[in-house]
Amino acid sequence: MIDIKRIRENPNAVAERLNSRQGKDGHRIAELLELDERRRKLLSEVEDLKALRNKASKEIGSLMAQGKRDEAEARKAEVREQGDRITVIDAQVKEIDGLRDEVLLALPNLPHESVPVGKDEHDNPELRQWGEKPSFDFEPKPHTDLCESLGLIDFKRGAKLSGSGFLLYTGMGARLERALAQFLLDLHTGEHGYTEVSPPYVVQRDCMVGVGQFPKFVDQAYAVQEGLDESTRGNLYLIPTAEAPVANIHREEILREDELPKYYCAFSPCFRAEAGAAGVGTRGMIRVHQFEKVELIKVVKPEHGYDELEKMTANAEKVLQLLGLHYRVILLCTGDMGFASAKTYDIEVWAPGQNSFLEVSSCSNCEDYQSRRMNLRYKSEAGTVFPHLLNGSGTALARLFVALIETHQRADGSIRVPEPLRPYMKTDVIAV
RNA sequence: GGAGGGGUGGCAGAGUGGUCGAAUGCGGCGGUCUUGAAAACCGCUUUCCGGGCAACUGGAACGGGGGUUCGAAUCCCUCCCCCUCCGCCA
Repeated sequence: MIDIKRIRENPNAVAERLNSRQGKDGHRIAELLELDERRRKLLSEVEDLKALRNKASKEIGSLMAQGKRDEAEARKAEVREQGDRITVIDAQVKEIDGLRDEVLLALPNLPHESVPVGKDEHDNPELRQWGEKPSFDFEPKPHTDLCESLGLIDFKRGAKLSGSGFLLYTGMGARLERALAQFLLDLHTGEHGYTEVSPPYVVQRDCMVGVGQFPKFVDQAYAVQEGLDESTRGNLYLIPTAEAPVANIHREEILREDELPKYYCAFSPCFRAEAGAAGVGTRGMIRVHQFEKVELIKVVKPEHGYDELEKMTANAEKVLQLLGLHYRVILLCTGDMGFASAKTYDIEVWAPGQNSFLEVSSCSNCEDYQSRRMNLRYKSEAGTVFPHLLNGSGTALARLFVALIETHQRADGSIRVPEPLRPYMKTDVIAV
């Protein structure tokens, strides 16, 4: 969340920055300032009363010790009235705290100054491309055809089992998915210095709030419940990304400065309800309710946040380079950024069968927005500091799968397995 | 799921209604001593929120929440987590 002190000090600048985002939440700043002022006024009043009460209580204590019962009783009656007022004001402060936090948690992060102001995805500048669109001397097939003919995915039965948007990988398809996961984990742990973690696939509400998924995007999550006991529903949620558990690993902790930076890398399935997205580009495996992903997470000092973002993006790009896939890197404008992010690069891979680019990675620096939400800090000479939290896909597997088979398909309908994947696939070709 | 035990500062571990934010030990930081180091000795060593330019000052926090009381780490209720034993199970 945004630091309330920052809002206090620069309300207009914050409001303006908020208004550059799609939510246009700038108008809520005035509301926040008003709550903040009321809160502080009540606080100083109630704290003065508490100071008096603390003093009186000590006096009563010593009167009792001296055996002056009557005096003590008289004093008690006096203080009791004050106590009632304290109870009332405490309740008011608590209520205002609740209102304030509600607003604060509903506000997205402020875009970094290097992020261009824009309305939507059409305003995202393209930063670079790598490689070239592959050329074919035949009509490249879409992945749906390839999956069907090579028996990689059984779309029909996937839908039979779990409904539309769920995939049943079969044979070499299942192996390719597993090979990709292992290749990515080995790359990031072996070459890029990340520590592998294998997190729970369900998390508590607090974790979802911590990364900024909740409260705003509850409708995008799958809530689980124990059997038919509805009272347990919403205690746990299926993770929409490994970011939810992994970024929260150190929530509520104070780390030592020399523990930073921390690099984590996690493979996990991701579950997304995709409410409201039905029918929009849902064919095949491009938008599904469950997909696998290798996620990268960094906890770093604020002064390194943006260097680390560049490095993380390069780590994700490396994946596509090694697999020989053409891609481009895009900088998201203010109007297209994710809720918690201050700056985001999207990496889009070319999918010849779709004749379009597919987003396979989104690398973001959330600055201290998430660390504040989860109360993650580290101790430095200067005091306790909220670190920057970064997350990036390294990468999503379903779409990588699509780009891979569409790019490396051959005229005879087979797929060439790129060199780095061969040890995992134990073959250099996927054929009928 | 059943029975019992327990959650206190970085760690260990006292404290069962009144200067307890918390004894003591370990660890850590600074100092004395020493050519240097060790040992010994002395001091310091949590976090959050207000007020103040600041020195400083007020409040809050002993797993979470609620209650009793002038006053709660201490008493009561409730939830969570951990440990031991039994049952069940991958």
